[in-house]
Amino acid sequence: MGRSPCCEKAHTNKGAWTKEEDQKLIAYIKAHGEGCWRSLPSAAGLLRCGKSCRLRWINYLRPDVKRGNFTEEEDALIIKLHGLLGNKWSLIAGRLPGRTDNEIKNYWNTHIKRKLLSRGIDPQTHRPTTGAATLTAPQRQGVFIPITVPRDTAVSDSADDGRMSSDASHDEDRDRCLDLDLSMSLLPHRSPKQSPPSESPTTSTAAATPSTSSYTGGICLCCHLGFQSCEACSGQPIPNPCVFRYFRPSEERQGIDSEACI
DNA sequence: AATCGGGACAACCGCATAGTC
DNA sequence: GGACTATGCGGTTGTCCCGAT
Repeated sequence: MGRSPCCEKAHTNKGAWTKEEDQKLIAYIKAHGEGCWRSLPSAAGLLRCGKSCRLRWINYLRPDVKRGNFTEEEDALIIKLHGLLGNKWSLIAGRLPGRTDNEIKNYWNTHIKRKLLSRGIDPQTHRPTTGAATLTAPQRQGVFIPITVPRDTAVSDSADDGRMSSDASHDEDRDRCLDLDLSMSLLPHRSPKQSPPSESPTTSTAAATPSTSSYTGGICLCCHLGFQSCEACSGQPIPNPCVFRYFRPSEERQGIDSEACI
């Protein structure tokens, strides 16, 4: 099991990053780009492990990281995506340009959890804690999102990795979703030809460009959620409106050409 | 003014997985 | 095919800040 050797190195700093360390990291990545985190610390003159550098860059130093409060739209999107994906923070972050998984995770744990609880919604199951009869108007309008996953196409494949599928509570989640009628697929949303030049690591990550071979149409999840300028479909309605498409950005990076239904 | 408690957030840790040899 | 390495992800912890007492 791959415990990074770099993390076992003695003489590595821990704790908060100093301005000097930040500057070194920024300067190095500006000059050499991202990648090879293992060798980066020594090359950049940092007494940190590669993991630590990567985290610092991704969560804090990257120029396209959006700082500041979450908007109501972001709030709603996070809640909806969490209802669909569970604690898949990186996937959720992929739909919120400029936001990092760590940031969203923290925001969820500190703000949204409480917000949902105060509305009588269980943040893990997205179900009313005291039964459906107590559903409030906001819940009916979208905070509480029922999801249907057909048994044969359920979350399992891509969106649900081994860890999740081995989780008993998740099986329960899946079961509770079966009375709903929302099928979503992890599909390419833009053919490679249409893919815009990537202006930044984050945006290029968010705009996945996997193969389109199996793409048959549907509605982009972002559009369904109310985003007008979705990269996935450029706001264009997609034929076959009974299907909602969710595009997982990480597929591009990993070269996965799969279509998975959520 | 001091201190206590809770919230917010940055960072770390352990594990999973993909890639390489 | 197996061992090893690098990277990514999610959970957890540590620390700082701010408001209440």
